[in-house]
Amino acid sequence: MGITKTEHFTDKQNELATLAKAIGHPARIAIIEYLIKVNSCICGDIVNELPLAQPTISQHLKELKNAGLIKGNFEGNAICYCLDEKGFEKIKLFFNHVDSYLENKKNQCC
Amino acid sequence: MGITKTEHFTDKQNELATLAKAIGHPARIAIIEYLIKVNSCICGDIVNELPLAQPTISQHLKELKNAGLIKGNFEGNAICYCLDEKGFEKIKLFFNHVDSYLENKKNQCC
DNA sequence: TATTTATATTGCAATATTACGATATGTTTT
DNA sequence: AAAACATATCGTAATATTGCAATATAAATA
Repeated sequence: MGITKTEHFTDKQNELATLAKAIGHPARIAIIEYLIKVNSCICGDIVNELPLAQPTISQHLKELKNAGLIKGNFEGNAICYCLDEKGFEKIKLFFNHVDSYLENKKNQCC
Repeated sequence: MGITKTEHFTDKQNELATLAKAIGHPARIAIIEYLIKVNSCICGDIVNELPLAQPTISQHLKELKNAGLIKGNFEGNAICYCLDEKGFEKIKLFFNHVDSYLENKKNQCC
């Protein structure tokens, strides 16, 4: 149905899914990588960098911001975007959990 | 258009997006967490654990498997599933990259 | 205040995802 | 071989996502 049964899962599971989903698009990966490279920039810079129209970039930025992966400050008439540690910190905890499991239990099954 | 312009992005960006997208659903987060808890199990166990129908679980397992996040071995007439380090290793590299950036550059902008 | 510059929003078309009933496939057991 | 068990696939309905043209909004500057 295209609709996810979020009510059947925990808040944490839903939050993690939202974060991962926000990262799950190549344009948004490219935006994150670009922000790491230039530290911070305005929306127009990303529009020039990526082969997507301005409204599309704006939409991707909105999703990254809603997920807590980037933040933006008004700077004159433009908005300066950069990474937001908060979102990445939350995902990091999940992957730390997975990694510590994988390091201890090596090829138990499969 | 619902269609992602993968051709405009690098293979690495597309692969990372595929991995993150596979994790980006609460049911698949729940499956990963359950596999960490029980180490390995068959599909039917997950069907009993989660409030989703068997075909839906089967579909989610397929996506996790295609992304390289889980693997399955035939064991009798059932299939034993467990986490696959390969997929997680690839995502880990990306997050390590992000984290080392975030640790060095604290609140440069925003 | 009119113009320019920068970004967001709206509306829409095309495609993707989610979910499940019904059914198919394959393996084990009787 | 038939029945039981385990999982995958098919078909379909409902909803979500992606992308962009057109347009709106908002700030800076002339």
